[in-house]
Amino acid sequence: MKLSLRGEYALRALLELGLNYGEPVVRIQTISEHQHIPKRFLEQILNDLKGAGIVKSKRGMAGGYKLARPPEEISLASIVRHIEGALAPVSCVSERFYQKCSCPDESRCAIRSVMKEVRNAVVTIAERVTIAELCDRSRKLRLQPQNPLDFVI
Amino acid sequence: MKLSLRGEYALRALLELGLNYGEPVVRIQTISEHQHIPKRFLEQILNDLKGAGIVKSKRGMAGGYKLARPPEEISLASIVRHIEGALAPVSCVSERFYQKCSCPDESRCAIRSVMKEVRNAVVTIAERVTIAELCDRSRKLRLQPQNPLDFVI
DNA sequence: TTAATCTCTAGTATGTCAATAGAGATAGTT
DNA sequence: AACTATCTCTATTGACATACTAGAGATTAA
Repeated sequence: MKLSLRGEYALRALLELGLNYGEPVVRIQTISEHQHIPKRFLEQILNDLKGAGIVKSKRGMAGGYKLARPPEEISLASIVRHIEGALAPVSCVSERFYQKCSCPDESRCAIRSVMKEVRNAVVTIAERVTIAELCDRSRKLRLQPQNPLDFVI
Repeated sequence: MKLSLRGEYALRALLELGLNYGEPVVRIQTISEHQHIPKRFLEQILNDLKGAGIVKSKRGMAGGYKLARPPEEISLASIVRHIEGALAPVSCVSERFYQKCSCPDESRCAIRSVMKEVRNAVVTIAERVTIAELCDRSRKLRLQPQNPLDFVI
């Protein structure tokens, strides 16, 4: 798994929508400001997530975005898979984005066997963590003191 | 971690050099044929790995490449870091390729905390697995019967 | 001297990334 | 009905990366 800025922005926006779950909608403008994401770019991303059925939108004056499902039901894996594609480090070990590679014998490829381990490790985490979990963590982190290292010059 | 073709080729070539550790050298031509890697492209990659001190070369008639160090001392992590850069899914959780991200408060970012877990999982595997380990696996896999699923149409 | 190798630099076609831009559709408010 | 703040859709752009390809040169065993 490797996130592009697009993917990072998507996660940050969805976390914000998660923290506001229950509200009618959140405006793009608001997310853009809170998260320092270019507004026009964020429009595209949210529209894309809508196509994936992850968020819903409301148009017009009191418009905005909200999660299409409860935060507990949206996994990190499903988000990243939609934005970035495979979670696996190479496509020959991906379940949903499988592509044959050029190695002489895939079924006996030692590299592939290691890559499978990497894939499994990543998928395990990404499937388990949901938007709800992110919100929990976010609320807990907010209460904690700032890391003292951050004040060192 | 996400491998480009370049990275995949590098690993396949190094595995081949590992399996021939002890031989004087292996020719690019040979690796290129065994592994189905475009020869001119492979030249670049091996030359690059030489710059990183991972392989050594010999020029001229009986020339070719060999590992610069014993296979046990070359980790997958060091190879991938040289070819692809960070193992981490986002650069704000990378140890060696750290870059600040645009989120409002990095030290309390919930996404970052999950990404750290992903990074640690990947790094643990990539640091532990060496070329020697790849060679072991390769030899073992060679003895095993082919996966029956591979014969299904 | 020859020929098979590695070396180095450069070029190129294609695609991806991270935006930016403009015009349009929608729906509350007045 | 007009206004206006929102989302929607398509297109474009510049920079960069990827995956090669090409040519000329250096090295060395035979």
